[in-house]
Amino acid sequence: MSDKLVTFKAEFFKALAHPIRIKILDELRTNELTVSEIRDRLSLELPNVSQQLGILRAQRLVVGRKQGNNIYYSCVDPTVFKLLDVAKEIFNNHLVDVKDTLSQL
Amino acid sequence: MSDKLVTFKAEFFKALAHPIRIKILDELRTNELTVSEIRDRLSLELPNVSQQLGILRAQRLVVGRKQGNNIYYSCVDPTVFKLLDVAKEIFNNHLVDVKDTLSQL
DNA sequence: TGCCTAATTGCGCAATTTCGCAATTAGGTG
DNA sequence: CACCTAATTGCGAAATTGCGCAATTAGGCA
Repeated sequence: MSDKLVTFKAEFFKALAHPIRIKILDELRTNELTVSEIRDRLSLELPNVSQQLGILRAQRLVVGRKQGNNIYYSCVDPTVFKLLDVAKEIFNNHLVDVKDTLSQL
Repeated sequence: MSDKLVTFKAEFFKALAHPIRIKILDELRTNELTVSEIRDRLSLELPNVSQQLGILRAQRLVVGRKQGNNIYYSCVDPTVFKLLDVAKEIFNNHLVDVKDTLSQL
């Protein structure tokens, strides 16, 4: 595998590797939202949201659309949600494992 | 989304967010390998490989099977490769974007 | 022009990650 | 037992990340 691709994957997963950023992406599953709206929904400081969005933007996970005084953020490529859903799948598999283990005691 | 799930996803992606760990997983796509074999293939220090495997193990991305003097590592859940492949897909989409942009100059 | 709101950027410090080296552990073999 | 090999663990320094706060930018409106 090429070094460029490996680096990209690492940077890409790094962008996903933060609770706030995962929550932001989840908020953007259905709606496009302004930075302030995201702040309100997640109860965060505005600069924090902006910084996290900057990281997501750098990996092209989100894009901003300027309208009037606001910037509406949305998720460009819904493929990202596939990743989040697969992660959930794996999480559930772990839960099943634990359950099985417990039931064998 | 539950906090437990969000945390899990973040920790999970964090485990993937490193070039060495991505390379290790890629080596384990087809074979199970000992720590030393991975070290040789990737030209790394043994403790480094062991530490990275520890992180992958903590997220249940790999498991070790002891046999004689060696520990054979393998990938438990092939679902992980789905994630790596989707990331590659996204990488390729970006390349296409760049190509399109260039061709419009 | 000035003022207000939305968003970004810069700064600083705490917390975390990375990774090489040395020390240690665990099994196998003579 | 001693010795060797495979692997893990501990430590420490450099680098990176996280995030609050202050300062700044950009647009809209009177």
